[in-house]
Amino acid sequence: MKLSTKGRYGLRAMIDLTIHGQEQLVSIKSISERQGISENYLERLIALLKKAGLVASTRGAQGGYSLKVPAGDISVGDILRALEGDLNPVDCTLTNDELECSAENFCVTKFVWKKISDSINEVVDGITLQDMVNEQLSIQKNFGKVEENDYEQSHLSGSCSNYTNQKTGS
Amino acid sequence: MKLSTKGRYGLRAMIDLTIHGQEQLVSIKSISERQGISENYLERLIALLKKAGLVASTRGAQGGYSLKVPAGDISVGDILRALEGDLNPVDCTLTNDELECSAENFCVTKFVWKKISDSINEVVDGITLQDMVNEQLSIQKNFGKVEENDYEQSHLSGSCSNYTNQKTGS
DNA sequence: TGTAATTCCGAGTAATTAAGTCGGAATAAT
DNA sequence: ATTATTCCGACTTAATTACTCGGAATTACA
Repeated sequence: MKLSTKGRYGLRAMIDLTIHGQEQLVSIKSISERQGISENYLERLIALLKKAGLVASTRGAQGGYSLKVPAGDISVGDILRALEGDLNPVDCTLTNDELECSAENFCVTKFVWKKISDSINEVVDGITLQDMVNEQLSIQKNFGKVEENDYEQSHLSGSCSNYTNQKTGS
Repeated sequence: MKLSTKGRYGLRAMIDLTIHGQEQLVSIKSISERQGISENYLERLIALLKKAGLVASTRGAQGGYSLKVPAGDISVGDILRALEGDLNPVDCTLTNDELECSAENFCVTKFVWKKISDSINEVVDGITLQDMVNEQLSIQKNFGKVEENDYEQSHLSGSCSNYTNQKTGS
């Protein structure tokens, strides 16, 4: 019951792309450097995001990526589903897994899986990429903007907990 | 972002154990036969449930398992967590993953992961094993009780959809 | 026109996790 | 004793995840 690196990296990449793509195209290389994700792998993730219609690309020198849709119109759910596939805890289409649907426990667990996926989707569809970016920028402001490409200096270990309970509405 | 077979099989096993364990101990063999899960594998799952204090065991001939706690006091969350570990979509303890917590996107995705796990836990902790059993029994009643150990006859393919939207409260 | 910077794409590999098996010891009822 | 059962550790196999690699296509810019 874990999200893979696709979802985690990909969401970060999208936030990065939004922040740095206001005026220019953003190259995979630059995201890779800022986020510490391998170029090759990132390339694959962005391909998925492109296929889902969330980002646009321009090839060639000075090329790169941009959002295809305003950040306010992209939900975290759109991003995660593009990368991870559906967010259902079980693949249960009500027609496939014959045995699990036997009379002895006829479908009864499916109600649970359905409720779980509904609640997950509700959460992730209630947060837009723009929300994430706003939150990000406000955090950066509170701590003072730091040099890019400098993880060591900028990492404030443990301070996350200051924020954990602060923001409950997006 | 999928539950493993542990969670799926294990929840079914617990429902089975509750239904068939009212008066006698229930052996792995009998659950295995009713549920179509390999004995060996089931054994491992039940070991996890036992370790979590949800079931009790008696060894030897005529031995077997029983609930250690009333079904109304066991939540689906208790069962799933015993089998799957925590239900958080990412392992993020706010202190481990240094790079993902870099200043460039300081913790901001963590809010999302937290919301997701909160909502999952809320769902699964809001349903008790007894709820599942009641639902199960009422479905069986609607269709007429079927012979045990008889998947072929009893399987009503596709009929799940009749119920999907019916039950919204547990 | 050539060169460098980029996306694009298919194939491949390595590492990890999930899923399940096996053999036999311990225990208890009959 | 015998049989039915849980218990336990080691093992195997299958599937998925997490990448890597090589090179083709495209475009800006000198």
